[in-house]
Amino acid sequence: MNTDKKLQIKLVIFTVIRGKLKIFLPEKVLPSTAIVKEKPLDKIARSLFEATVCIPFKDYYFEQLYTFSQHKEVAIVYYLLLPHYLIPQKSIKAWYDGQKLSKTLTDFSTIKYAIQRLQWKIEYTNIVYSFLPKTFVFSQLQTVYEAILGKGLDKRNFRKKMLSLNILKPTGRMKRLGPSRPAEMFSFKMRRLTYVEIL
Amino acid sequence: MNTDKKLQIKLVIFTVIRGKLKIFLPEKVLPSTAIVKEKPLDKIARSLFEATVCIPFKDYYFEQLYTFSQHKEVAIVYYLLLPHYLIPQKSIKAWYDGQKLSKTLTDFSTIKYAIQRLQWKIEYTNIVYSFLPKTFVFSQLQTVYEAILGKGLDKRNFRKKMLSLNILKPTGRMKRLGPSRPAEMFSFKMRRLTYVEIL
DNA sequence: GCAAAAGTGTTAATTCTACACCCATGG
DNA sequence: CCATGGGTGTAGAATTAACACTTTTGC
Repeated sequence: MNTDKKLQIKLVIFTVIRGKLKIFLPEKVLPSTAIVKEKPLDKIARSLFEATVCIPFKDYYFEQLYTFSQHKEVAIVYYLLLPHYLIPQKSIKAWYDGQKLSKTLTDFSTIKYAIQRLQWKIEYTNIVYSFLPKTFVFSQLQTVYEAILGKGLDKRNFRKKMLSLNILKPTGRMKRLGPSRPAEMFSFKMRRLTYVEIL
Repeated sequence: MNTDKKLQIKLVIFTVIRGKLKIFLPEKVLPSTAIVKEKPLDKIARSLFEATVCIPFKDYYFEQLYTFSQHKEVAIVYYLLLPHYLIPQKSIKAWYDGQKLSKTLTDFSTIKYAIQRLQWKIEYTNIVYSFLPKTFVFSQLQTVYEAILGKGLDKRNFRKKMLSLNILKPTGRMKRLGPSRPAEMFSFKMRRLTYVEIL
């Protein structure tokens, strides 16, 4: 007889759309799948991502959140960051506002914890690269931070802080978003997890 | 046929003995046990603690570290903090210096990560209460911090910082450790996880 | 010339760091 | 009176927070 618990993988998938942090909840629950022997957990998580979001996995940031155990089940939860422009239009209704989640959702506390971890992590790493295209302007970057933190930030202090972290590089190219002055485009020096340097 | 992976719990048990951070490695590996259905993971972890350290579990700080997966196994690792004065004398040889671990240990990288998590956590919580008796003097508290961080701290700055965090309360009682001036005894306001207040 | 977003500097408050001497006690 | 660890303050540096106006562009 099998004395093991039922093992599953769940995913909290984040994106930022029009200044709002969004979470992927098809059928109002986090995507999940059973764990199969012989396959590494992160491979299973990637397959689950591709199967539910319907796009190939690339270099989005991706890490284990926590392992929850209830009754006879164990759920190993990962969270993943996705840039909004890759989301298939037909799934757009499955993305829920992270700041307005109903407390009655099955995965409410898991999602809340994932948001908190994300809020911590953007303070001392470059992971927001996963929400942004290769090049972007400061207002786009700031919008991502504000969406995740759920509050507005001072434009001047934000720019100074970001530049001092030494994780961005200017591209020299300019971009216009609206009917206004063009903005300088930046990119991340690294598009993989980098911890902010402490002097 | 069973398609699940083999599930186990592991424990990284910390203590501080004579100014050194120590890890419990009987047989040079982390204590571990198979997971049994119907029992919550934290209960299993407590039983494993009691069975290997041979003392009852109390209010020591205890949290999940990470879930590692290799081959056909999944190990859910917890870490736990224990005050040195509860350690049975006969197990004393099983406690290894955290700053001098052999890189060839089976669980080396797991332990390294646990130390890092512990180092982070003492900066913004009161968890070191788990290493200390109910009342203690400042030099004891500082010794614990220094052991965990692996470096010396300035006595004056340390005291100022700790008092400003508002997690300690003076007891009014004094204590002598050596042939010197008595020291004031303090205790933690809370002996459970408390996050440091941000103003 | 107007609307819209980009870009920029200073000041005050706070926090952090480095650092050295006197105090209370027991023997 | 000596050895031992307890206890204390200050000044400079660095970091953070608050705050408003000018620039560039398209229309």
